[in-house]
Amino acid sequence: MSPQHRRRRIPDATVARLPVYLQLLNERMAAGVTNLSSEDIAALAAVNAAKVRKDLSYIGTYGTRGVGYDVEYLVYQISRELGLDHDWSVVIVGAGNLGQALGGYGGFNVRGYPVAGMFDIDESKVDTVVGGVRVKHLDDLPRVVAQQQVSIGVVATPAEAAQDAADRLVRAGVTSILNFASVVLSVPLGVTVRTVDLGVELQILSYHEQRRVAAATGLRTVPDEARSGRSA
Amino acid sequence: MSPQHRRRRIPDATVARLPVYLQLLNERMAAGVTNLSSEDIAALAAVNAAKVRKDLSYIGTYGTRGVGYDVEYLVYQISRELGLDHDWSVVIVGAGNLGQALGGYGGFNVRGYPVAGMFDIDESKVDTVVGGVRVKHLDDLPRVVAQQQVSIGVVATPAEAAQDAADRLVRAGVTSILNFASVVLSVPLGVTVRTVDLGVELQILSYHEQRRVAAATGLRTVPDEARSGRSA
DNA sequence: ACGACTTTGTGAATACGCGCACGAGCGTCG
DNA sequence: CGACGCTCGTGCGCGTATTCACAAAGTCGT
Repeated sequence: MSPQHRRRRIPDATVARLPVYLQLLNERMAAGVTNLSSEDIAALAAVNAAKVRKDLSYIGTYGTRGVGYDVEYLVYQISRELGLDHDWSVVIVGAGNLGQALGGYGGFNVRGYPVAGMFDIDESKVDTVVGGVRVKHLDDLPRVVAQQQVSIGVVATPAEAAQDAADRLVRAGVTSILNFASVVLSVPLGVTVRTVDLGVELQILSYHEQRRVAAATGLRTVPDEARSGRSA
Repeated sequence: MSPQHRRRRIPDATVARLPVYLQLLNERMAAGVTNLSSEDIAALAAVNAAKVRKDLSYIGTYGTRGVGYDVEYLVYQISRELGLDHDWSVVIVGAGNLGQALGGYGGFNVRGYPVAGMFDIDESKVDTVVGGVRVKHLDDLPRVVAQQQVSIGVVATPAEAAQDAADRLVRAGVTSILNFASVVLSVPLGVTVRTVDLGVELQILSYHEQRRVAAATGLRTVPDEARSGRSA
């Protein structure tokens, strides 16, 4: 394989960008492109070219000076680094609105994350079929996780039920959780949680909007810290 | 004229955490709690207490030494800072799987982001009703955005249509975009974009899983612990 | 009224991430 | 086959974010 490039720790910021590069490299590859420079990639990803090179350097030296990066090889290497050389089964807890949307989305299978099971605690939802998967009772979670070697769980429950869902996932042996509920999950060390919260995203956006409005209306005085109250 | 300094600039990292604090403060307030120390908040948000204090200090000095923070007052101040003292209408572009889930979610209205309209370019979707909102044709977007003073748009289209959707939103006057498509949107300066990509999240998780496997397999690896949270 | 105790707010130290600038290697062309 | 041009890989300085540590400022009991 490669010249014993010792596996150093890849910075979080880089790990977060690699999937973006991968996405766009796949897209260009599908379009027939075989080679891209860091400048090209940078433009497509809307980041700095030096950052692209540094990011890629963390996973090894796969570029050719004077030429650029071989798209196919790069896709292969990034995929390997992200652990995409095989599928990762996921379980979805919560078959409500969001759970159904996720299950029906289909994107899971395509991207290499087959849905090994959907679970809900509500008997009326059990045995309904969502996106080709039959919803099982939450009590069946441990069995499925163990049998199908699931290591990633998705929490798609209401906020009140999310911590319990997470606890069950962890007890069942799941070590990565993608949380869509508006709560901070408490998990033991060694378990990775990523939370995606619609409310948080919207509030970050409205913060910026609010600033724009403030900037447009209140430019009269010097930027001192006199706290002018914005009336509603 | 130098850019925005209406007030002291709040660091991005802090802005991303304020909604989390707000969420949990609201939750505690509902439970009847009237006062919380930075330690308490830190525990609930799974962050460092000093960070909580510093974050809160950016929006002003609202704590009482020896006591802590008055929950209600803090909720009020954070809300104000995030621009939540009034509603922000949003439009959703794309009435497919995801768009329907978002529209039907109902969380928008509750949280102060009423859906001013849902749009799709597919005639067969137009005039269907999702979550109480009738889907309109994408060509009606400019009218609705102008009339209802919408400044936030949600892109819930397939990846191929996302850039066009974003372009239309920007042309219509939207200045903040929440993008659920797996593409890097190109927008003019002054427009804020936040992308939420299921695939990216899953790949970040599988990276960590892959590392755990590598570590367990006996490869020499630095034992660094998992983290949580997001950013962009 | 005062001293013991609690908790904030913030300077200082540290860690982290970003981007420039440039040397190093590769391909090409004369 | 040597010089030249292109693009990678990375050392370095800078700004941002995180954490520590402590004085300031408040409460509470006596």
